[in-house]
Amino acid sequence: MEFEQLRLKNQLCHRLYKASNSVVRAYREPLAALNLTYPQYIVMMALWEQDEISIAALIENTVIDGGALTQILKKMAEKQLVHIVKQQTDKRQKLVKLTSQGHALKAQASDIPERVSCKFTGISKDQVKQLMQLLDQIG
Amino acid sequence: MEFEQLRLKNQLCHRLYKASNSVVRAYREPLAALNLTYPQYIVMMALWEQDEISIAALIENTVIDGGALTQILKKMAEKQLVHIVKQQTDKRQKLVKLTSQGHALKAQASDIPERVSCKFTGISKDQVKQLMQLLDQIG
DNA sequence: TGCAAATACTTTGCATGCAAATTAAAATAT
DNA sequence: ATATTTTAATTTGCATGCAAAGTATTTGCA
Repeated sequence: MEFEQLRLKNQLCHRLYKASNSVVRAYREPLAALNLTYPQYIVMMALWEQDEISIAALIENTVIDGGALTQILKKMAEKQLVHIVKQQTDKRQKLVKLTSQGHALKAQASDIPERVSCKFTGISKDQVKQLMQLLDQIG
Repeated sequence: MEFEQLRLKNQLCHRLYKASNSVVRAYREPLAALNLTYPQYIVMMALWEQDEISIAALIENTVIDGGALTQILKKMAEKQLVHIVKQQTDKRQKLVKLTSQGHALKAQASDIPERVSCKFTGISKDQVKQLMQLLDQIG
């Protein structure tokens, strides 16, 4: 029984697991300075792009699990980064809106992508572009 | 203020986040049939390749967090997949050994890689190979 | 030899990821 | 018009990922 297909070094999934954890870890320090966790940062990026959107839209854009997002937004609201308000036209929906503090954080976060990418010297800009295209195919 | 670098579509991290979660999700169903979670499966693959290794070695090979691994191994021991025994030569160390059931599971898992890869039709074998090389550069 | 420093793990606390059950409100069908 | 179904979120339970603190052991060094 060889089962070459079960060797760790042949698993795409394990590489993704490692790379994803590694990159999130790289964000931890710069994000901690802004009192943000990684998923919270993802939500902030989504809101900086498009503010006052429904939770469903946020789920769509961030691909964060709905149940998890509820908790994440609760904490973000406690930190005064966002307001959550009931939609009047459809009371099932809620709108997520950045507070002024939430907006202001954008400028402070602006150098984070560069600071993080500096930690990954083993890969060129072109290769990152290539990598992103391939990852999009997995979606 | 544009901050093009903060747009979600320009983030490698978000693609990794999405791809990694997506792939792990794809394993959920086939692994549930074996009563394994994804990290437990990673540990099993590591042990199928090299049995009777220390926890430190397992951490090295799987890149799973030590604290998490302790819990994972505890559950795997409860399921009779592994035995954890103290090393006599160095009592700080513990050896992880597959049980016969743990060994037997390998054959049942042998078709999982193929079944999972079938779910990802948007990417070719060559592209997967390319992707794995690029991911290794992030490590 | 004796003790500080390094190792190998475990434990704890917090923040998700995810499936499944639940709740509230709106859309549909009969 | 009312019951059924669908939709939008929340809640719950389980399993990590990770930092930080804690526990044994073993090493290394004065």
